[in-house]
Amino acid sequence: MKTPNPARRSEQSRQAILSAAFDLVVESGYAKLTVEAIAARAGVGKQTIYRWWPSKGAVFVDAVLAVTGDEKGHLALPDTGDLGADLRVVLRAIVDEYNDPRLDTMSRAMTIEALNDPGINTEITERIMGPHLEATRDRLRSAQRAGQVAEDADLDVAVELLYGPIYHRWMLRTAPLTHEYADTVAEFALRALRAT
Amino acid sequence: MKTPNPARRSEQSRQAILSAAFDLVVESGYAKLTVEAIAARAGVGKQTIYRWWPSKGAVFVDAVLAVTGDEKGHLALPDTGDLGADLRVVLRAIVDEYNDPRLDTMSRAMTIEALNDPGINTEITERIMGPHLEATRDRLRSAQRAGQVAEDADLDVAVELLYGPIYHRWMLRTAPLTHEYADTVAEFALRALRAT
DNA sequence: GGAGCAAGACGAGACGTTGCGACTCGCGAG
DNA sequence: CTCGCGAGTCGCAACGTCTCGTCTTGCTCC
Repeated sequence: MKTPNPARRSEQSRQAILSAAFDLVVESGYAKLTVEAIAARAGVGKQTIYRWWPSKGAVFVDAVLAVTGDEKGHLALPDTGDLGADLRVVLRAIVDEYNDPRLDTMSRAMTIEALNDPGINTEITERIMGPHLEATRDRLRSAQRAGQVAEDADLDVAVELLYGPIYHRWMLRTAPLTHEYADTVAEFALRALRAT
Repeated sequence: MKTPNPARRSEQSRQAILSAAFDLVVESGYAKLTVEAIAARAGVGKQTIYRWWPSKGAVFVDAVLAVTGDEKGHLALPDTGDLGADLRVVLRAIVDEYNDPRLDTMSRAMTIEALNDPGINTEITERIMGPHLEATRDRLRSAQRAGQVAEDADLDVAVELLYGPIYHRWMLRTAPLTHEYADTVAEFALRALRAT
């Protein structure tokens, strides 16, 4: 069967598979994640995995989304009116996340998967990164209206100006990610974006 | 033997292995790179590879270094006195590199390997990225002396401000990398860095 | 100083192991 | 009675170890 009937799908098995996949990555790293291990841990036949997911990476992405992604509510950045303060809060939070070994492991695994498979790449960027980037763009647009950001500033690039440096340092491990660093990046971005 | 005698190592085999590894990645992508394929292509026994390299990734990194890395001469950025123009030239060149399918493939492969193996990560960042980042820092320091960049600007972060956004967009494929984009990033960075 | 020999790196490939992904079984729920 | 399920088997590909016989290298002994 190319198309099994989703109505008959076992929700229990689905969740067991996703949480098994997630736990295995956290415990042993993504390199050691195998379909057979997921099936064994979840108490599930391998075929049940192959029936519903096209690849190991897809299972993993869904697992991450199931844990982190209650993306129903449109997320938004804080908007106190002080753009600098708001950005510092957000960048510091991101730095903290990347410093959490669990999230670090997950993020590197996702990045690898995104690099390997363009399909998963779009999946990740759209469903995980996308909303966050969009929320940031919204906050910048608000600042633009308030006259804190130049009228003609390209907000897509502005977002990358905020997250790019942090991403860069995280990926390459060229230096530790500290709150001070987050503040410096925020400061630079503010200078680059401010009107006039 | 834990430590084979390097003096007796076959230089011919070494080069055959490296160029075989490089060619295979270019032709079929990193995912399909196998030790057996390298050995077959190079006309070499598998053991000869396992004797001298700890992993497939290490072979690959060496292969890249052998091709790109005549890093003897200390490389430097153009310094015409016009920081903005120089940065635009450099960022446009980088954008062009990432748009070359061959280099794109190689870079993604390296990134994957760096994410998987911290040892290879430092290898790559130090031997490949390092000199480039350092050259950029040098150029910015020169601009700092010329009063085009604020005295107290953190140049390590400044470098990331330049490359981070491009890296971010390249990795996530959120939008195409164009010359116009390179110019915008350079413009933002200039605004962020300039004195007063 | 040249002949002979042992060490060891080499090419080739067999071997057991692991994981993939397709497949086959009853079983049991809808 | 249909069809998704857990369980497990199968062939395949690649890994990393190993064992061959070959060839190169450097040392020894006459």
